[in-house]
Amino acid sequence: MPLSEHTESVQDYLKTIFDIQREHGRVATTALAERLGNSPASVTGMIKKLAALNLVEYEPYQGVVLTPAGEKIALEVIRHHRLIERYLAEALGVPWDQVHAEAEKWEHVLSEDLEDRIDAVLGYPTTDPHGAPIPKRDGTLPPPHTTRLSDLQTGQSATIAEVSDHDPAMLRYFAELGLRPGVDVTVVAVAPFGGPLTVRLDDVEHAVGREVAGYVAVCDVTPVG
Amino acid sequence: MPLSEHTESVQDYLKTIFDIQREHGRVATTALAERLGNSPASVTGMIKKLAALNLVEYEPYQGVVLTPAGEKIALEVIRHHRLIERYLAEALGVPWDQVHAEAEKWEHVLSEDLEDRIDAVLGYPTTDPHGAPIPKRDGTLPPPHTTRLSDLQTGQSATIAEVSDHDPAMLRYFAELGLRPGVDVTVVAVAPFGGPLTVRLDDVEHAVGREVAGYVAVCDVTPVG
DNA sequence: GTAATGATTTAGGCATTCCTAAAACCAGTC
DNA sequence: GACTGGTTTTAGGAATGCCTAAATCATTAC
Ligand SMILES: [Mn+2]
Ligand SMILES: [Mn+2]
Ligand SMILES: [Mn+2]
Ligand SMILES: [Mn+2]
Repeated sequence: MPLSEHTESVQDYLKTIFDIQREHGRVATTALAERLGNSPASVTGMIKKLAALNLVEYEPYQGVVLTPAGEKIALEVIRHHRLIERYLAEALGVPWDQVHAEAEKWEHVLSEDLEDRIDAVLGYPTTDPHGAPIPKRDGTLPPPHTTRLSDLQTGQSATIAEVSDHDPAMLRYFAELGLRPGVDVTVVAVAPFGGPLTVRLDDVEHAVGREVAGYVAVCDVTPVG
Repeated sequence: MPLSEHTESVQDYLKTIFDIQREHGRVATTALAERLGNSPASVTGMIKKLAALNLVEYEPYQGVVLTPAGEKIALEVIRHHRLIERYLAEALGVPWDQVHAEAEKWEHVLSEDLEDRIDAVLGYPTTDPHGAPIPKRDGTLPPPHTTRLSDLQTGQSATIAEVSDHDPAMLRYFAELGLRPGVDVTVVAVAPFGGPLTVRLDDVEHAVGREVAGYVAVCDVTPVG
């Protein structure tokens, strides 16, 4: 059964459940409600529907987990979303803080045929403009990055792997700093008491808050000096 | 008020009313129902809603006409639709018998910003792949072509202006014949009793049914020999 | 162990958009 | 001027997806 057999709402629920499940395992009603901007009561209603469709396993009061069928659809929606983001940025020059909103709508109406054409035109990309991996056609997805910029210690270097794409203002801030996937970063100093990090990007130093640094995933980290 | 203030349904109703109104003036409930694939009863219900929104003028039992506000929205939706068709064909190589279905869905979720980017990338095109004019940003739209291929007499030549885009199978047939907007056509013979026309396209002669020829609009017609 | 607290579900509604069946209307015919 | 066939509207209902308020559950604090 193709994506289009399910409503936009169902698609967004499954996608969001997948996201939360990656980070926190079993997905609680409230967490899902918060992420979707719906009331917990509404989420309970939809969850029951998803369970009836065998897209999630639901234990009342215990949250949900995706079934294989549900995960397959979630990955298809995420593939649409990230391919579209990449296409908008690359082919149409849409700024990276705007691609998310556009993809959020387009992802639900993209045909499989057009998905393939976009994939081919882009040369089969593996990540979206924010560094998030694009699921392959068969539903394969590499494991998420575990290290965040805020985890690094003074003197460590790393490569920016992925930045959170949900807050356009934060993305504009990252762009100003030159903080993009693929760019090398060095931690020059870490202020105590949860204070800011001083990082070097492109030979320029910037102070960034600890919380913001938690929204940046890194890879290829050098050992502690 | 931007497009997005109205539901997909409302957008499709207005677009369809505009189309029918161009051909037949005042739009009857049944005509609208048929075009949309809804029951007449449903159409009556929606019509009342559109009237309450001041998007159509509604006279019970007498059908509807778009108000200026309704026409403005219709033209915006049609602009989206045709720009998208053109973009899909030109930038992504989607065959011309498939662009309509894809555009039908995408048209409702296209932002004004992306609309502008697509317009610019294409070099501000004036027609879609089927020859239909693309409304300008300000809502300007040239008058429809009045002469159809089936109106021509033996010996007359003309240029293909526009073909109907609602039947993918017919579009594939046109493509086979080389019958595309911009191509010159000459009527070699017209069979009597509503029979077929023999036309020359690209120096090749084809017999086409009278009805099918009615789905082809032409311009630059030569005087009768 | 009980009591408070926060999370979750249930109950009852609302808006949207569609449907079928039945009633009402309109126009052209006799 | 009544009949009649087709058109249109009204009546009543279903599915989807959301809401608030109230009840219930589970857990943590004492
Ligand atoms: Mn979405
Ligand atoms: Mn992204
Ligand atoms: Mn549409
Ligand atoms: Mn077209």
